[in-house]
Amino acid sequence: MARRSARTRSLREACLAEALAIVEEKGVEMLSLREVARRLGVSHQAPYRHFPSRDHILAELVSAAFAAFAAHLDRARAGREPAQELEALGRAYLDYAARHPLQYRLMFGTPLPDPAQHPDMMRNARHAFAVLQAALGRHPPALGGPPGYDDINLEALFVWSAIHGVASMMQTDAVATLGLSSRVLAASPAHSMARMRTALAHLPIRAATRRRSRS
Amino acid sequence: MARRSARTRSLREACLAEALAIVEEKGVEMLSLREVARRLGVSHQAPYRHFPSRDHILAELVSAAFAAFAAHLDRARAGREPAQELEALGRAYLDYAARHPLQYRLMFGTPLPDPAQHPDMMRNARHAFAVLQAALGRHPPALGGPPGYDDINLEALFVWSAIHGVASMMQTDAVATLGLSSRVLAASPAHSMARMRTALAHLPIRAATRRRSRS
DNA sequence: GCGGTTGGTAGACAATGTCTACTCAATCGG
DNA sequence: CCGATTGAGTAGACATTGTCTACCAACCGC
Repeated sequence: MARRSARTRSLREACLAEALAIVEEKGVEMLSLREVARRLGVSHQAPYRHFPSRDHILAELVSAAFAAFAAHLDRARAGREPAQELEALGRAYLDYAARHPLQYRLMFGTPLPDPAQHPDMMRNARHAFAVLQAALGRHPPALGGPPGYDDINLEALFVWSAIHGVASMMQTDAVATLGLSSRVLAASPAHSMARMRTALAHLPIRAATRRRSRS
Repeated sequence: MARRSARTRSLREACLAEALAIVEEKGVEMLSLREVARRLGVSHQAPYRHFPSRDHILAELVSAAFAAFAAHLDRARAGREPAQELEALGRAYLDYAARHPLQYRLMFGTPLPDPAQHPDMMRNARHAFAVLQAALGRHPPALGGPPGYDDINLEALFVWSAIHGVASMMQTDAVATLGLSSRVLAASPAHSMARMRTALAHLPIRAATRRRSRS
């Protein structure tokens, strides 16, 4: 009954590939182990030989997605001069989100399997963040003195949040129904990036490293 | 068999209330019409008398969530002077998202029922956006000349995206696993808002209204 | 050769959304 | 006042899903 061709390489790989395909074409919530098995021409229980539960296969998909995402960012950044690094990262981020919307939603939009039970799932999320941290550390106006860890992290969170906001907003049903002109919608990402640029260009105070910032 | 008390007011209302309760305590994906029925002590088909499908009840929840959200923003804004309006809006936004995370995810995080088939669902989303648009229109540095619709919309999208990014990021599993100090995490929203403030304080060019901005 | 492991199958179970058939009461036209 | 209609709720069924358990058939080291 089982389609042999699919098992040339271990069924495990095939399951992951097929699951990813389903996620990319129909979204996470449509991912079903039975559908995976059906597509591979194996029994509905075959995938359970390789994954203890749906969450486990999901965790691997998330992990792979973060890996691909981080690699994409890394590629975009590599070789640039510090001045253009952040710009390139931002563009690459939005580009990735726009090109793989469902994969992006998989990483940032859905309740993920408990990270505590799937320790490797987030490894490459950390890597992606590290890329951003490093780029910010090299960003000319950002710092002068010591590494100032907290400052960089605050800045990194701001940049990441803002970019994520744009990427996420553009996929939301909400914006689509606001009746905005397509001109505005198309210009919005670039505009937001411009705003972030000016925000970073005018770094006013280094709040976090000052013990008592205002009192 | 049916618990009469629940039907004092029409079962319809009761279903919506119970469904909202489920969403708020377990998340959208855990919402099941059968569970609603069970909690209300009615047969599993009773809700279908009032809602043609799960999507229809979901659409009403989304609508109600947007209404509450918009009202919250409106309340926060009311009576402020233009200079503090945006600030108050931002704070209120983040406050709402932090206090009703699952409801926030309901509005912005999940694949919603097709808006085309549930026309009223997004009405209050538009209202919330309108509040922001209006506040930006009154924001001192933002404009000088004519209404400049596109400019305001671009700015509104930027502000909304950035704030949404912060709200959404703070709920993501991703940030939790970055190993950031709780000090940074706690300071992040305020920091991001500060950055947005400087971004808006230094409005450089009005890109959208210039016919050909760069070529 | 033989016992265990490895990878796969088949059947069952409960939960869910949804369809259809039914019951029962209220209401309303005549 | 009576019978038909309709509104509201019940009950049973079906397909789909995740997951459990039992089974089977190679294969591999001893």
